[in-house]
Amino acid sequence: MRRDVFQAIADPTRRAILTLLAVQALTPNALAEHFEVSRQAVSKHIKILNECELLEKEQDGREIYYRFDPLKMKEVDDWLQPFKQLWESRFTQLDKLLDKLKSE
Amino acid sequence: MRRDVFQAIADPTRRAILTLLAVQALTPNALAEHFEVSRQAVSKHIKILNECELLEKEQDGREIYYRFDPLKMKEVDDWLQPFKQLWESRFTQLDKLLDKLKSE
DNA sequence: TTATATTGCAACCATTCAGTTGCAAATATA
DNA sequence: TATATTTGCAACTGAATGGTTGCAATATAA
Repeated sequence: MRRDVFQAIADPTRRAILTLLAVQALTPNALAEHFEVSRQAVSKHIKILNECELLEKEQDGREIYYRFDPLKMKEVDDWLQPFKQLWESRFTQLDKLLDKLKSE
Repeated sequence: MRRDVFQAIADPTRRAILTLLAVQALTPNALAEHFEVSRQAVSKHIKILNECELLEKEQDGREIYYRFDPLKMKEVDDWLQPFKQLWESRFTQLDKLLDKLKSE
């Protein structure tokens, strides 16, 4: 079973969960109220995100608050860096312009 | 069938393909030589990446050169931005320090 | 103590996914 | 023309995925 950050953020529901938990810590029940799917489905997403170390737990009695932990997410950004240079580079845009002119 | 950039980069082989094609354009055959899996498996990855508009095609006789197109990849970076603030923020680190002190 | 609320785990199901093999179409070469 | 190369499509397979329901464990409230 693959369990890395890239696989974690591939699912749109999990991305929404991360967005919510980045704003504020929530319990699984509170979190599930934001979605159409069942509490258990949300709970399974939490489990996956937790195994990827994208969440922090904080137990408070029988309630458990989960919050977003940004550290692992940085791996995605690190991987993205070399590609980022390509879309930010003016040379790339120039290359595209030249390609366009060449094909006309 | 979901077909977005996040799902595209979830697979490690596809990430490797993108890295190779960001350096230079390659034909499916040439690309497949870099991997253990079959040419058809690589070809299916190419198909998916192409449908996500992460690749550009350039036909040259019976050969087809694929290269990386950075535009769509920016969507990942855009989604990442708000989270990036969290791991870059000094305030977050300060918060963590305060939490740590509070729990000791 | 008894009842209720919160959470996680297990079993099951339908669908998707990544891989394979085989084949057809199109282009290049002998 | 006949043969070889490059590519993409279709069919199939086993594993992973996202969802469900039911239940057990723990903590709070009556």
